[in-house]
Amino acid sequence: MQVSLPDQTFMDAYPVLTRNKTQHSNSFAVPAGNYLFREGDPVSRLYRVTSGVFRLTRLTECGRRQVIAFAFPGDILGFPCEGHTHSDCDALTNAQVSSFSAKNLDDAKTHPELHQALLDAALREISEMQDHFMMLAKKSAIERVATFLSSLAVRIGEPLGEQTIFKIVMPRADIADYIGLTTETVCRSLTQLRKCGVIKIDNIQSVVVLKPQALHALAEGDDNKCC
Amino acid sequence: MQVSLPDQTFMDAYPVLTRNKTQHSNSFAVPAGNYLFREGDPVSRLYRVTSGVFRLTRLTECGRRQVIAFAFPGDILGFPCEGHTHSDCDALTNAQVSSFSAKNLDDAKTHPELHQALLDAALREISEMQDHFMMLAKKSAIERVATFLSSLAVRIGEPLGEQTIFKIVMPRADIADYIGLTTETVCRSLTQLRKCGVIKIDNIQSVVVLKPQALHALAEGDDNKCC
DNA sequence: CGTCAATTTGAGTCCAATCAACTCCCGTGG
DNA sequence: CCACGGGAGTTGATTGGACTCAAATTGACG
Repeated sequence: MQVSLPDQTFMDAYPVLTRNKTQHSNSFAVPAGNYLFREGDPVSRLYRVTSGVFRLTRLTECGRRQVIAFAFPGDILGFPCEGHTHSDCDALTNAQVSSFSAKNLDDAKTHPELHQALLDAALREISEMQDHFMMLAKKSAIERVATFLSSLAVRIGEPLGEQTIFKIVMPRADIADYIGLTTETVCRSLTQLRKCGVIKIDNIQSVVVLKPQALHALAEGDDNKCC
Repeated sequence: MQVSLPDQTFMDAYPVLTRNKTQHSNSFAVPAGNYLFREGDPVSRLYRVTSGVFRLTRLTECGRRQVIAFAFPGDILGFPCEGHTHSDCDALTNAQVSSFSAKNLDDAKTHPELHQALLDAALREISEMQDHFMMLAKKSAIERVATFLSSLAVRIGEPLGEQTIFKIVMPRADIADYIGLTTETVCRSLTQLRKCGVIKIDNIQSVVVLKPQALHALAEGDDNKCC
């Protein structure tokens, strides 16, 4: 959901950003479990993930939790809405971010390229969120899990011949809260995919997509394609 | 989901827009049922709804339909993602829009205020979409319908003492595809709300919210508050 | 008044949630 | 080294809420 801004775009817009530490930009570590910001915080800085994985969450008044997104290296965090963040953000793994002052964004005239880049990123994020709508509104459990794995494979997968390998660093409960299921149902769906031979799970974290085309078909709703 | 841009913002950014017809701006009617644009169209113009209601939809490869949003007067339509629209858009009622060339947006330097306004609108939309995530992922049928009615009341409701009255111009099937239910379940939930005395439905379209606080409580998940 | 589509209601089914038990994995301390 | 404990993950049995299919009703419009 958090949209990756190509390195190049950011560099173009703000060459100083990734090169050295000034009052506008610096890099720092976020240990696993630590919060980068919390819902409602005034936005004074934006962040670009350089390593590790973050989790964006919101809580309802009645205590239900929704995982909005996971953020991987390259993703931008901290987009404000009316000057404030609209979700909690904590690190799932030890992570590294570069940050820069959000004040520079107030005036489009002084940094039009950054505005353009941010607008593009926001628009792309909207488009991706619409896909997520489809999932939450219309897909079955197995389709949701297949979709999730499929997007992880695209996002962080390492090619392994025809296959793809990657690590699921987030706990099952987070996946469940992200795709609108319970942990149990996520488990069962993973098991089903495993028994179908679509994926292989070595230890809890490590996933190999054995049949990418089957996974994709399942994600798109061709239920009878397999299983 | 489509976020309203206050009149004033738009006027500031583009005084010419709402005042007369130039090559950059003009106003025209869209009869009910007509498409304003379709998914994948290259974005050459943006639109601001001045009257009527629009429907934004997407179709999956397997034919399932998702209603992304409804757009009311004041909302901006046609936000591009990488130069193209990412949904179909048609008019639910006879409608009127003002349009202007999207080319003017390519360069933030020449129209920084408009960029700022669009960025703000996009960020606000992201925030609202996150709320919709919560609904689609976590809420029960009655909560979804209550949430939908509640937001309609805020968006287009006319105060009537303590109560609120408004018209549901979209068919039940569209509501269902918007909040992730079936038409039958939407009906049943409406009936339940009616029997509880939370709302009143005169003819199919006209709704009166008799107990706004109860509706809001239901929307937020206080299921035992009523019914 | 008749037709047709949209809406509403009803009956039965199914999928995912719930509740509960069990395993696995790690880290800790005896 | 092994026993222990605890949390995360997995599996099982049951329940419940929304879907499906079907029928009845309403309402809009010629």
